[in-house]
Amino acid sequence: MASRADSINKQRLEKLERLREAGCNPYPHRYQRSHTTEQAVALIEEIEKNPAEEKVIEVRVAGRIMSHRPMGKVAFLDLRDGSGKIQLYCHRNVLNEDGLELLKKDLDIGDIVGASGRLFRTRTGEASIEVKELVMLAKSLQPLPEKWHGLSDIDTRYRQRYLDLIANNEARDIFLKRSLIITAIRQFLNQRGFIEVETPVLQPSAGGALAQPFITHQHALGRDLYLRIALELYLKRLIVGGFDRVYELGRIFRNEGLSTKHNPEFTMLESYQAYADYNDVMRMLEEMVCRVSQQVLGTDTVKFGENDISFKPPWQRVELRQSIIERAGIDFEEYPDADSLRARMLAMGMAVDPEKDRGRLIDELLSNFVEPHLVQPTFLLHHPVDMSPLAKLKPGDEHLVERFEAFAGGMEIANAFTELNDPFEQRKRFIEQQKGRRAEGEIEQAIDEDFLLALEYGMPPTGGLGVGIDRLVMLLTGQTSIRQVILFPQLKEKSIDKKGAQEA
RNA sequence: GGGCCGCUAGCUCAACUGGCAGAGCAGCUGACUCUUAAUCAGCAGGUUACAGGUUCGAUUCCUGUGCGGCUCACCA
Repeated sequence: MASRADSINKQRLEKLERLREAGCNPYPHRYQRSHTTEQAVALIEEIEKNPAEEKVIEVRVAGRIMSHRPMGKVAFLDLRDGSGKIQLYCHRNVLNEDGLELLKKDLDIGDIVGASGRLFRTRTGEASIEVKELVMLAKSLQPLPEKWHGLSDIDTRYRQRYLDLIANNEARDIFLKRSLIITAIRQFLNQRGFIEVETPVLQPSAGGALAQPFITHQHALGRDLYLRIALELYLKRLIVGGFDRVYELGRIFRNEGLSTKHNPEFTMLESYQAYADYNDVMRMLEEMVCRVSQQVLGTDTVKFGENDISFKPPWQRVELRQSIIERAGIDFEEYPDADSLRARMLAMGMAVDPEKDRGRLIDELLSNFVEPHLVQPTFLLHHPVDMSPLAKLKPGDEHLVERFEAFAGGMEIANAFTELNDPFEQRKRFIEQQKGRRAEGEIEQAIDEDFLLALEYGMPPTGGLGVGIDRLVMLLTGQTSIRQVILFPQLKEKSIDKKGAQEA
């Protein structure tokens, strides 16, 4: 407790006290504004277009003081709200007494204030308000980051994201775009007759993907539950239920490593479309990403690192097998089991985990040799069935499935397949998968019998899709770390906090 | 979890080979009637992440810890 108050600048506390003593509430309940700063600036432009009309227009705006330039009898303040900013021109002869008092003694950069007065433009052309009344709406007790360089300490930017948003316009822009991207995706899918649904986050068994889940406990029923690692199995139940086109945009949780491309919780889009297959889904995805990019950025070409990436369809389509042959020099068809493939990889000098099954070995080849080269949007097609327990076999091929993964900027951004809807085949695949997990010493997941029961009622032929939204946002905003597109990325607890907790 | 790098005032950064810890912004006092990174004069602000060690002397060298970044491992 004491440490918290100690961190507040003494002078700011004095100002707070002085305001209270003068009968001014430093945290009043409300302030009625007439315009946002953006609207106010637009209004000035309008007045200028119609010089014949009324010239004196008064507005009430509110926001955070971002800079303060006192000049004798005059002072200039920059006021920012969520829409933009406007300059406040405070003249001793115009501003009322309370406002003058506040401006002179107790106003700090960072304070939230309300201001009212006449709109005008200064000699230098800056859109401004000649302030008559200036009131404190929320006293700021902590100094803002440096006005010119902003906040660059990455740790602080993540831990105190609000400061990042105040100080760095680029950060603000990323999250505005993130919001627009998600809105655009919803629009795209809604227009195509998809309905948005919500399925359980807490699940009795974490299915639909192969990843370590987070475990939690439900006291009321005395059972362990898992945070979902995918949306898949519940969405397919809805296809069984007769919703022919469904999607969910939701948070999923994977208890795995962190990296610039992985956060333990991240946002996934999954969609399922009855009477469609992976080819239909492929066309939909490339069109969706291109459309979203155009809608949000006004272009279908983005700069990512050193490269310009074009989302214009059609994206390149490459056989997964062929891509690994080209990049790694290995044809996995020649190695029908994990042991022989592992031996081949060891012979190449790769450090190979002896626990990995064939599917995971192939995935390792893919991510090490192929993925980094997939800068332009590319579909890799037809994965081995070993690594695709929920996908339908490719007709005429016992080993491959109708599946694609989409890559761009050297990252996997989507995964899709023609969904397996044969309940017997699905049960067989689950059992295989369980064996693999047991061999790798992972948390064993019960087979989702309820899902298999649903399939037994009959699921129509269906094309399913999963898109990593955070990675898509990375691509569209040119960010190379996933933490830069997640508002509050997961971080370790600061040792200072631990100390503080112990003292308290 | 491994490797490499970083941590100095509220913020952005300096400090040579180990020798008095410094600047800009923010803050405070004052000047200034159209500034916009306002300007000018002055003041204050530090457990150099933390704990040890070497040394006459450590921000600097060594060891450990914490946190972060990058990277490898892990990750359908």
